[in-house]
Amino acid sequence: MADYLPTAPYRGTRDFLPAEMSVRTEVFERLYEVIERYGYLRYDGPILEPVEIYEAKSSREIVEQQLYTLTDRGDRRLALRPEMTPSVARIIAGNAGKLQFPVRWYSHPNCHRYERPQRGRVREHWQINVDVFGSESPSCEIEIFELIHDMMAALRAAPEMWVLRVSDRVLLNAILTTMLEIPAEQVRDVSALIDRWEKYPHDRLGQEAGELGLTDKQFHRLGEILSAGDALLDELPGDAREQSVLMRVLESDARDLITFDPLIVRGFDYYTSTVFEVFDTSVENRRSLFGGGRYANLVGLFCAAQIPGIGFGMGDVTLMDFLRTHDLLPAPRSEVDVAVIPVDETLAEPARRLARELRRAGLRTNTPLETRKLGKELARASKAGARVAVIVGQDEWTAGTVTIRNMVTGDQQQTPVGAAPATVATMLD
RNA sequence: GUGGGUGUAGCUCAGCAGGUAGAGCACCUGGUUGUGGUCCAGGAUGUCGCGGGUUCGAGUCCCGUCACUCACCCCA
Repeated sequence: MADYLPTAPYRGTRDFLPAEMSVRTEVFERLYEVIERYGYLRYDGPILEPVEIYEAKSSREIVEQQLYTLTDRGDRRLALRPEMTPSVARIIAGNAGKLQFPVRWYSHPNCHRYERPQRGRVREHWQINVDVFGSESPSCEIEIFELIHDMMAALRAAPEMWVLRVSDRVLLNAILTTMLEIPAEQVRDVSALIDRWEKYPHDRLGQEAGELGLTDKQFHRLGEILSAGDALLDELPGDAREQSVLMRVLESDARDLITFDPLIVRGFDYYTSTVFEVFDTSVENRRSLFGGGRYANLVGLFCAAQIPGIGFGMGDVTLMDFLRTHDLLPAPRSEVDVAVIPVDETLAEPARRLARELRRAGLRTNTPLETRKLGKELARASKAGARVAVIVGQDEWTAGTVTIRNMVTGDQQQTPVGAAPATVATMLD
């Protein structure tokens, strides 16, 4: 026997059959609609980028282990984009002269990372990216947080299903360097430890803290600080409070959109101030859904200008897990609303013409490509999701009418051919 | 990269002291030559992941391998 190639998609990638695709499309169209209501415009870019744009600022993990790389025929080192932020920074930098800042942009690229697939993790995912470039105002944070609330509402997610946890690296740095007197060169490693604070048992955290050079006293104090909640904010050094964008948000009426939480760190090196993450609150899916943050100087890789920004990425895999967990997935789309069925071959042409009339009236309509018995075609129409069947029969056609069947109730009526589109449209309302 | 679990029909799975491959769903045909979803009758479909070993005999036991999956790491 011949050795056939596998039909399964490449590990960690997915085929989207029409049923799944329609669900994905429905979910993301709801999100596009909300984002555009805030005045964000959609952009896109190439899936291939020079490796260098990731080496400078993405997380160590991504660059060292997760990048899909290739060399082109001119020996240029390229990567499949693992995330969109460096690309959009490049695009902003290259077009800064003709843009009116602040710029509000969004995109929905597929991104690739060489991962070991598991729940919530694949090698190709589609990630909505929303960014504001060119403003340091806390109004950016507030707008983004409001947008997130509206996006979740558009997905029918109730407020208790998720939580928006926010921190600020300016505050975190102050905590570590001033309150705990940790040397500047260790801030990054200790931050990474805090990132894992909720996942590791206490003794393991203590052990790793020791390995990083923290004294028992420092480790104990760190634990106190991280669990202090909002009370921590009053203890922070004054200059850190002054510099922190997040403090301005917490002093505004937007503070009830978020939960201040110093455990939020995030892995990307380019975040410089506000960082945030949305978590599922259900016990079955207690994980980060998506997140983002503020970067002071990402565009600086590409030009002399200093263009600050803030943004977030929302991946389809974790989002779909969230929606499934809370039973919020929309139903797959049917093929059609109406099937026009001729009872024999001689009526195929009239049926096709009538189908065109129905489409002209805006109705999703099909008509058989092959001749089958009426019963078979009704069964197929039913399976295709048609709620109405228009049966073109010999006697009726001669009399200038067709039979319109309600596929849900089984009721039928005779209607003049010319009135069929209006009649069907009424039934589908 | 590390550790666990699972690979049998299109799908979900059963089969197990080693003895000729099964069920439900889905699919196809007919009952109904112009009426689907219910019902009845019938039908097609498997290198039992792959390779090797033990055995008279392996889906079942052993070894290897691959794939999938979950967790760790990290992250969307």
